[in-house]
Amino acid sequence: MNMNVKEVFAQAIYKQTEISLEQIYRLIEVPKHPSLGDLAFPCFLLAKTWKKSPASIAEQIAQSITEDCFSKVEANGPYVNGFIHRESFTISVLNQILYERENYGTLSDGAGKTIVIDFSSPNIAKPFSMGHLRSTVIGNALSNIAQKCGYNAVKINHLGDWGTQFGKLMAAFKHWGDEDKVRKQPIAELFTLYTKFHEEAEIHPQLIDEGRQWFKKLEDGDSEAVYLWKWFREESLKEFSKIYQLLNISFDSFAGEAFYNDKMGETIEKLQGQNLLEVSDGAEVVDLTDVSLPPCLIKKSDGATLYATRDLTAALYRQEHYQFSKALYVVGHEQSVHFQQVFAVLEKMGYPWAKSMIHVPFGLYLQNGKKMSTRKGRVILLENVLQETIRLAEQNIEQKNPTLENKKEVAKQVGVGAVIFHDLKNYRMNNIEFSLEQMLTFEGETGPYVQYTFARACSILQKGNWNINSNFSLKKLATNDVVNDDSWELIKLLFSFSNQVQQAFIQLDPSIIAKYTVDVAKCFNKYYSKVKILTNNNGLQERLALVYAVTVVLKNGLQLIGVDAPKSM
RNA sequence: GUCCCAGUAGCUCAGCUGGAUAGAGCAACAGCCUUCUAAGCUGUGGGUCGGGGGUUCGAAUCCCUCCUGGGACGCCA
Repeated sequence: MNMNVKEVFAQAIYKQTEISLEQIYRLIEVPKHPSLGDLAFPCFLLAKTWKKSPASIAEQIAQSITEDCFSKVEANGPYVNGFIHRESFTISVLNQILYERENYGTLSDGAGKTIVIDFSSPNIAKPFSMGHLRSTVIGNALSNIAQKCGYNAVKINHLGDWGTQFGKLMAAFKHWGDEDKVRKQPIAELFTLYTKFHEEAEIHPQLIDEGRQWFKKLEDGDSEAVYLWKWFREESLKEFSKIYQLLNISFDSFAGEAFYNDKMGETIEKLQGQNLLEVSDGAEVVDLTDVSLPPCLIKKSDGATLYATRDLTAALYRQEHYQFSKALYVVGHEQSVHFQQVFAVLEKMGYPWAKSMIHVPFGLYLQNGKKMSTRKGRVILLENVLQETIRLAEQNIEQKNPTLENKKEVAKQVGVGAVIFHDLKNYRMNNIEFSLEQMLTFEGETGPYVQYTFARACSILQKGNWNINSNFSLKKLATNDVVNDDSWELIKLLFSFSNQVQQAFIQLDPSIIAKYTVDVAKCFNKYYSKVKILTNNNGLQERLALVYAVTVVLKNGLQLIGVDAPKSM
């Protein structure tokens, strides 16, 4: 059967009316209550031209729709309600999932196109905080989603390994640093120095100048400065890679800010060549008043470069190397102006691809309603949070499933999954008030809930001797257990997976997928509580096929948002 | 002061390209394990969708305005 029943519905209505197919398509909705059918078309719009009541129009249209993928089409007040033929649709959906498995939901929208995604990008010598978690998990999820949409996704970790902060750190190290301490606990010690610097600088403002001088030395290739920089960077990377391993996130490139050092001259020359640079208070800037933005600082009055200079250079480099059709920057909302400036400068330089640069902003983690600040040492370390959630997962396993084989691995998957899911489940622009208590919740709309549902389903498949590798396909359904109201909602949900993927990509919002997995889990748990899957031999294979389809979709969905799906827990 | 984001149940949020009685989860209370993993399921209570205007047959959803909270506004990133 034609699985695009919405298309069939729209076509049927199109034959009856003068309005365009696209408009009909837009008007078609899903009724609020399942009892009202699966698809609905409101007739208000036609009332004017037809000079009839919406209700009588609905009546007329309903009668004319006789396509056999609908078991019933009826008018309900001003709406035409379509009821999809459940059995044939169910068989089609299940067979497709059984056949496509891990490829189910894959799209080809992005075939042949490259998308570069700039995310995570922690600052060297600073601890990996909860703040970085957001960029990291959102960026990773978007990469997965883009890939599912057929794009070639290039994951770039634009490390914060250059900038005045290093000057500050060097100044601090020269004043109060202890080499042995740094070797023992690199990030913790460097961070202490960094925090001390800012405290001292409030009393002795000349420290700020000192920091700037050290950074200038670094840019000029001073050997001591370069030595310190290399050392700080190396130690930091070691610790970051532990976190990325735990989160199971990898990158295609670690070309950070320092990577563009020797390439910035060219950028500045280009800007000069196009007469875009002007001097303002000793600094060189690109004026952006014509697009209502503050000027973009390219060069400081001491000649050193800035954030924007590096981002411009990186953009040029990436376009040249990857020929991206889209470039995403998964960076906090507070940097919106910066990206508007960078994109505006690229536009002024005449690059047509400037329009395919997209800043993907997100809300911040707040602490007591305020932004966390690394400068003031007010941070929560991701590592500590993960330790807590993993420990709780361990406790849960000990209590609920003490005979589980690979306890440690599962605890890790659940603990980490809880943190990732908690971060991704809400609309990304929302601020998140940090609450360890909430991260440690494993019930309700949480990662562990979805994982648990998956594990439960897997357990049934195992007990039912479901053979994943068989080429089983459904022809017809023998019992009503796979076409009752609960399973029907489940089938429709499973069917909508690729739509959800597409939406998540269009809106660049992984929360769409996270919410979707919860919906599937909820729906399955409801079915599970009502229908005994294994106890009756009649229709067993059909019910197992449905359960298997659920595991496929849950696994694919979780994979997109970067959450593991343990088979038992 | 200017600009950006948000404001929906006690709490955390969904719904927002306009449509049928505004939905979940948590917390509270009440049920459900001799039967497929109770990290589950079922039920009860709980809402002037921040306020006020406007557009429309119809507004939580679009427009205007005000209020509240968060963030950003030149040599940090």
